[in-house]
Amino acid sequence: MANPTHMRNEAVLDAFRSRLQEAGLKSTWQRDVIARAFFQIDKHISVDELLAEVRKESPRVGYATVYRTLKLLVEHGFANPRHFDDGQTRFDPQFFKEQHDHLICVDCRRILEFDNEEIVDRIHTQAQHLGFTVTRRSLEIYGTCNVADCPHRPA
Amino acid sequence: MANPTHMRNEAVLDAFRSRLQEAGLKSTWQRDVIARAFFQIDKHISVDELLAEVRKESPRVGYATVYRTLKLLVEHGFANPRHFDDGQTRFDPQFFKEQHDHLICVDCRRILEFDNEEIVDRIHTQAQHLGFTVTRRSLEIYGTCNVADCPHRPA
DNA sequence: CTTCCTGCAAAATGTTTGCATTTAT
DNA sequence: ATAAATGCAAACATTTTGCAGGAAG
Repeated sequence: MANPTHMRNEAVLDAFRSRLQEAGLKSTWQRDVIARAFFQIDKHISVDELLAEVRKESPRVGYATVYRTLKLLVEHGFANPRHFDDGQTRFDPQFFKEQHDHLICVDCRRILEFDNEEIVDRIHTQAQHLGFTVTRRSLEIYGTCNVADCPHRPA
Repeated sequence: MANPTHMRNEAVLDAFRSRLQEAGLKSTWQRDVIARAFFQIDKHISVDELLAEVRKESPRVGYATVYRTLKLLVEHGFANPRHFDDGQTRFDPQFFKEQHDHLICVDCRRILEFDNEEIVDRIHTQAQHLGFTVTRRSLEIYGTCNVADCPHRPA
């Protein structure tokens, strides 16, 4: 499977391993399995979902390890935590530089992703204006769809 | 205390009560006390903090009532839930139309508020472009301060 | 061989729910 | 009179932690 996506994933994985070494932390097969599964999925994933994914291949991995590894990934900039007001924290991978934002339908809870350079630029400008350097952002727009295909649209 | 802030607060309170009546729900002194305290404080408040505030005046209010009332306030557009990645949900009042966003220092967890019309406009444009009408937004910028007064700045 | 990591279970935290009683309409 | 809201405690869901054994550097 030497497709581009796979190569990108291995590249971030390498970057993650390097980062661990830099920080005096250890590379373990668990961290590898978890991080690989995480980058593979490439969508807002909950801890439960990630654990399930990981256990398909390695049933002996404990959920505390998944929590701890996700925390590591977040701390080192490889994952972003998200809150979509449904009670659980979700995470998505942060590939080099790439970031996106979300629009959530309050009726059907469908989640759309978007990428708006203008907004991002202005966010950075605003932060700079307040004397800050942005490390990450969390932008969620909640709304109702105007088109007629929202399954949970009230009458 | 017939100052402008107080008048504004009583006005939203009235609006809230009307909304309850419209929805066939009841006005209780507990809801009044909780909502009044909530609008009074006017900052990202956690459930615990609000409960403490409420109990200064009315020690017999249960925390389930605070949760339920906050939920009501959110559902009817009088409060916005916020997640600053510190484990608890915070809420701030939504006075007529006014909304703001946040910048959080990842070092010292200081929270700055800002209001950037350009960003807000573009958020609405983006949502419209995807066929949505915005009901609310959640924008948090995480960053590190460039000035030297951040108490938790690492060396 | 030392330090860090894992896995499990227990604990802590934050939020929701069931139910008997009280209150608003 | 009826429907809804309260307060308490218990249930629940999610995340964190303590610790003994195991693996990595």
